[in-house]
Amino acid sequence: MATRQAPAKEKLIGAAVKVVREKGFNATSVDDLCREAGVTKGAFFHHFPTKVDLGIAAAEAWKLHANELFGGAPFMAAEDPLDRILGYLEFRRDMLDGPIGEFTCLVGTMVQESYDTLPALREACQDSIWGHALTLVDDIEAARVRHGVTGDWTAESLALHTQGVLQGAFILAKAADDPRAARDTADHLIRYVRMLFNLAPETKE
Amino acid sequence: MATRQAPAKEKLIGAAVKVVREKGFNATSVDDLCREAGVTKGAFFHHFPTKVDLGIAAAEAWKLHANELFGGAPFMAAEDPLDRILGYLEFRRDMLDGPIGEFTCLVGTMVQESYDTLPALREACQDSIWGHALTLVDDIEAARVRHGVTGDWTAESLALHTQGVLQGAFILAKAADDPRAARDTADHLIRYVRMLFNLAPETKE
DNA sequence: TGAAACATACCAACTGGTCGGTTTCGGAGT
DNA sequence: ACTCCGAAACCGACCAGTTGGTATGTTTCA
Repeated sequence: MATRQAPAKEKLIGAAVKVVREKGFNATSVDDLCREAGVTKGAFFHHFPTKVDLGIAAAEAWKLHANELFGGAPFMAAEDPLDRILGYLEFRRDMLDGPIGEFTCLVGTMVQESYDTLPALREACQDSIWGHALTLVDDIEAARVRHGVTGDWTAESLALHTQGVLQGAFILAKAADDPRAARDTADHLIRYVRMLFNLAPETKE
Repeated sequence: MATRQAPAKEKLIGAAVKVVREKGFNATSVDDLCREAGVTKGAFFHHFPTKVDLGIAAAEAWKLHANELFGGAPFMAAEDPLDRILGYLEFRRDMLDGPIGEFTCLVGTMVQESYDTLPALREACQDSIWGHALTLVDDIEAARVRHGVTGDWTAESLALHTQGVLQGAFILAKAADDPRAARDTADHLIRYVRMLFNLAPETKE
């Protein structure tokens, strides 16, 4: 059933994810991408009509990758939806470590450069961010019911807020060339969600 | 004392602030900047050795601009430091309106593209973000004392958190090509700060 | 009058993208 | 099993436009 995917296409998408996260979309040339993927320019333009089209494909791959990574993580096995949400946020906080280019967000980077000039890429980035954020909505709703929490906010806005805070954390990490401020910001986010659900502050080990 | 500044230099900095916010640093060419500023290339390279140096100058100008704008805003006259903080955050939330290129952050945009490739620009962006964030620290400390609030967080981390959330809000606005999600995120931030200081949720009019 | 401010023509390197070609490969016919 | 075929995959030389930056001026002004 699954038609055997040509390797060059996948290698180019992988190269885009890696290099664009480091250098940004505009600063990454087609030659850079071909070199990183070990592929020629002919192969590039056989699979993608333009460089932007590779960016769009990378944004789609990024969404699939994220939903797979987090959807299959251990914390998702928790019975209480609130534990799944907090597990997700703690997982994301703990990821903020090591080389900056390895934990930051491809589509957050790309959308900064493209929102006004490359509408198709902007839309792909929105789809990627929203597509991941919305996977949290059901658990937030369920947690609200289970814990009897109301408040003047929607589950969707809280889901997007978590993504926004993480995007902001990436910027702080990039600016400082150090992930500490990013982790502090994630801690504030976790503290906020706990307070929304009337939980005591996270205990430190 | 103030040596009469040559207009070309200022015009170029102004042009950089405007165009880079729209198109990003890398996608903005020297010719773009000269055209926008109404200045020739000769003038450009007379005042700035390289394009990156203009970016750095723009980052510095941006910090001054921000601290002037917010430091002189009406909410700063409030007597209670907590009111000044909340006034600041509400002001920033209310700014999230109109064309996206007019409320987003220059240095947040630039640092995404430069953190790994242009260390001098990255540092200027950090200085700009941190330099603004730190103007909030004294009020946060004072509010903590005044309202008897402790908790497992530092004033500096909360100040940086506010900037991080705003940076994330800009990304959401750019991705959606719409500021609504950004305002929702700012509302969550305000709700968080109010909860930290044991205030009731913001009343809507 | 001398230095700083500004202008214009120019350049080598690089940009995204094209184009004519060769190689690879799954299946159809025998 | 073997050949053959057409399409898809892949190659690399090439191109016109743009890039950041330079060289050589002329103008402005204290």
